[in-house]
Amino acid sequence: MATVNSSLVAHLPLFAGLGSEDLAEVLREARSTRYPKNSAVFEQGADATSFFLLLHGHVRASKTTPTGEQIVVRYVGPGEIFGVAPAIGLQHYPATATAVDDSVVLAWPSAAWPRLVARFPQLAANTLQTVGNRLQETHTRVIEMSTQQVEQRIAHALLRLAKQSGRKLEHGVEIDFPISRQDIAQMTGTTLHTVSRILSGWEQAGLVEGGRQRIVLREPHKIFLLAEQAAGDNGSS
Amino acid sequence: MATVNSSLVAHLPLFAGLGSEDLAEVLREARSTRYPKNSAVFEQGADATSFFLLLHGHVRASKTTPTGEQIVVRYVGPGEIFGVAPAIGLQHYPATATAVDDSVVLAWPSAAWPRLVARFPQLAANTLQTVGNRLQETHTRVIEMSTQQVEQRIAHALLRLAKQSGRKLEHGVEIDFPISRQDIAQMTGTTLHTVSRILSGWEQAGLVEGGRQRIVLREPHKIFLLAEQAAGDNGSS
DNA sequence: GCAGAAGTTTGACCGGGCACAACGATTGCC
DNA sequence: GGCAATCGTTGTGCCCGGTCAAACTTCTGC
Repeated sequence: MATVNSSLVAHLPLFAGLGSEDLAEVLREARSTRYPKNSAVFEQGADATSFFLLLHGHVRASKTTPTGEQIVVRYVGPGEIFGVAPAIGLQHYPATATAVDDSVVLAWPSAAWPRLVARFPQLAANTLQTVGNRLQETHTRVIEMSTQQVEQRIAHALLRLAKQSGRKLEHGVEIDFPISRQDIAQMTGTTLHTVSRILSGWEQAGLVEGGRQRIVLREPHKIFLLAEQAAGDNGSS
Repeated sequence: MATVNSSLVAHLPLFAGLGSEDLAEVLREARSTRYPKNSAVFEQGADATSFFLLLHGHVRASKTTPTGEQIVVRYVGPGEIFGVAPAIGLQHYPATATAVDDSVVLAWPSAAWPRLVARFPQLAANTLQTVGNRLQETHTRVIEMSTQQVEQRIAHALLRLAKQSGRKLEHGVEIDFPISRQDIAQMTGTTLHTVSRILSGWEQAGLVEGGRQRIVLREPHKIFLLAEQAAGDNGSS
């Protein structure tokens, strides 16, 4: 573990409103750890011993139901907090966090949370904003699942991933971490099979370019139009 | 508007950890208002001028999509906060709040939030817990919509409503505010027609007892079994 | 008490997407 | 470099649940 360079994280929303002295004090309680690709940061149901800030890489948060189905809750990008169970009063992590790329995280012990909040109330307010935003996003997802066709949900999911973690290429935008059709199915509430079919269709139409655990959006704008199309509307008016 | 009796709200999660002096100071900034049945507390998209605590009655939070579909985000019961947009940094309410029964709410002006949080950091921590719990609930809802059949989703929704706002009768539990099939459809991501069909089936089996905007769960345990059944499992093993 | 509105029920139809299944492609391991 | 495991593609049949349509029931206001 090394001391984290304050300047790298000072601009993050989590630390908004904190002075550099304060920030240093907060960082002093954290340890950074490296998680290799495909390793678990924590498992669903385990004691919530820490909360985290992702410095580098990508982490997938997923939940498994009692009957064995899995769904992807979200992909966490650099600069985002995750595993905030301690802050919202949970004893156990409600989901599993897996590094999908080699990743580096900062971890604070759970016991530090009450102390930090007492000393720097801004931390609670900032975390509240983040959690509130995620609640909004999740509501959006519920709405999509209630009212949209599978094709539109996949379009939305890809656009969100591209926006959050897209890498610009000469001929499109690439999702810059490994993601399988199965993962997309678990994000959009459908099956691997349907995702595969739809992406194949899009590939033939030149909208995307696929590959194993790899997706490039060649025509983001056309995908956006697909996403906004009302169900049953074929767009040719 | 009258001064609120502190003892009535002192036990609420929102005020956990506050002394009675503190509580009085917080309450001094709020005004209570009565909203008759079917009136709107605020509309989706409107300026977020206040945040609220429900003292009495029931409020439905719903969202309308650009294409006109509506979904019910949640039902708010007495003692719960709602319309917390100001606390999570939103300028506008992301949903519409409608009193489904004659209701009484406490409202704080948005501008009071930063001041209150600075003075009583516990408020932010408490709100964070509430919002975090709602995020968990919403994730659960996403999982249900991804993995369960309509019948099971309706069963879960009714059980949740009964738990949150059930009134015990001699022969079952009644949801103690007016709720239509349409509302249930909008909570579970299905159509009014399907809800009606399923409830009719349950009524014939003696599981529930219906009526206009009224539902009594006569056999909560059997409904629970339905809810937990895996898709395709007919329960007769 | 009556008219209109709002909410509910039921039937017929049918299409999207899931289950099942088999094959093809890529990767990592030894 | 060969092999096994994983990941992805594609085809077929079927059923859940959505759409369309229409009648019925319960409430509300005059």
